[in-house]
Amino acid sequence: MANAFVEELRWRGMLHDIMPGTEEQLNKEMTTAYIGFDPTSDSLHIGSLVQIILLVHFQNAGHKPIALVGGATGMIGDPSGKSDERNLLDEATLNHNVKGIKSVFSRFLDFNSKEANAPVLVNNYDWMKDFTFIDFARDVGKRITVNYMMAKDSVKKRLFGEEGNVGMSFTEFTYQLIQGYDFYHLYKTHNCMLQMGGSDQWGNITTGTELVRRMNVGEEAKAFALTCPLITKADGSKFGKSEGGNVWLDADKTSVYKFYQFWLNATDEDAEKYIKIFTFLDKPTVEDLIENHKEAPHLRLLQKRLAEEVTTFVHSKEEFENAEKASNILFSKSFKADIKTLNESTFLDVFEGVPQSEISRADFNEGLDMIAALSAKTNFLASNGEARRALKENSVSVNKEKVDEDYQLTTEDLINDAYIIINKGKKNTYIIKVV
RNA sequence: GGGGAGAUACUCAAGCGGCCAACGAGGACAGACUGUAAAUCUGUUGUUUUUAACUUCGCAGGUUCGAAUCCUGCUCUCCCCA
Repeated sequence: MANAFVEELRWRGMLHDIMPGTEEQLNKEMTTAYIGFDPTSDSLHIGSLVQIILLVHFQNAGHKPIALVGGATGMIGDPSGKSDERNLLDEATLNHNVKGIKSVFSRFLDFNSKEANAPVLVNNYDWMKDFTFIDFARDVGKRITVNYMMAKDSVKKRLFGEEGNVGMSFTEFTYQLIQGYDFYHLYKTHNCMLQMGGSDQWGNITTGTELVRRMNVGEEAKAFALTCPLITKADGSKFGKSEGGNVWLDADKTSVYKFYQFWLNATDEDAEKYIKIFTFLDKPTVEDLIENHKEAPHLRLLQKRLAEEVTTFVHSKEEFENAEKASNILFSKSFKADIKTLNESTFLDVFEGVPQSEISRADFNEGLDMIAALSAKTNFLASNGEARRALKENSVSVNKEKVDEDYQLTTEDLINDAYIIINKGKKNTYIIKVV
């Protein structure tokens, strides 16, 4: 089974670069590999989902994955892919973030497993915190030349980039050495021979393999590298954004409904790519789906399956079902009839992820105009001006019926005698609850 | 240490005394078309009690009837020379 890993990545389009000898090593024996995650926030968004899935594939192929949280590297700032110097986070924030990220991981990897290839979770702060600068300079800095470090794209871009010389602090320059040392440390303590990551990490990873080799003078040290492509969208815009915000793996930050909608809205071209990367469906199933989708694109089978698989993987079967049900109702042509089939508790379950706001019955009975309903009383939109604009643009509906600025909400509009569904455009839904 | 350039709305980027809530581009949002797709076309994109007023162009003062535009000080960034 072990040999399946690289082959699996290959057909899924998840293989960008691989160091010679890596595949042979993986075929030979159970191997340990790690991926690092930056604690720049207290949760992870779907950009990191690729790396998580990479670890899961790795484990499924019989190998041992290590998830590394960068408590130390997070204090430095990775220059890769950044055109500006990063702002440093303070220690309290970092600790908080590390905790949040750890809890996300444990949803996907079972760190308590007793299997031989059970996943491991480490924090590089644990071994970096007592490393003095002098020791680091002697033991690590001596092994790698500045010339070598300067040759990395991430560094070159900052020093001689097209946008002029933006400059780079010594701190960020050091980053690749610290990450390289992580690799060496895991090699020593966990016999970890492979580092994986996004293709923007290739430079950092190879500094690591180089360092592992040079730190082990006189013995044959084996260190390998493997990267997957950065996820892009067909139109070139940035992957993983929705309504201006990131799509998070945490229901508190991105509701399951929105998460589900994000995948459902993928373009045909993107959906074909994503279903290979973000789901664990096997090759025949995926090919079948793509085939069927091409025959009847309007049914959106591909997007539906993609959204189902990813939502179930990241959240749960139940939460997926609720999100799907909410979507079906909100986008249904027979909205009025469908909505009535729900009793109150189902209603609340199904629409849990939809932004809601409460309003007192007294206020409601006095009459509620649309400006108040959209902004003044509910804050769905940022300002009254925005509400007025939306109404002028003919983009607001109450219970799926378009309304204009003069519309007044009455008890006629209440669903289950308590709820009103307001839409701005097709895809932004809000629920007002009258209490 | 010396010399130079610069800081404008989400981003890039004009404007250099009144016609500036600020050209333009991108992004974002919406409308039409559709398949909750793409492409295309159109509109919107500081706040408010919207034919008007108010707050905004790094920060703080000043000149002027009037400043994003002029002056002074401060903070920050980049470049070049030592």
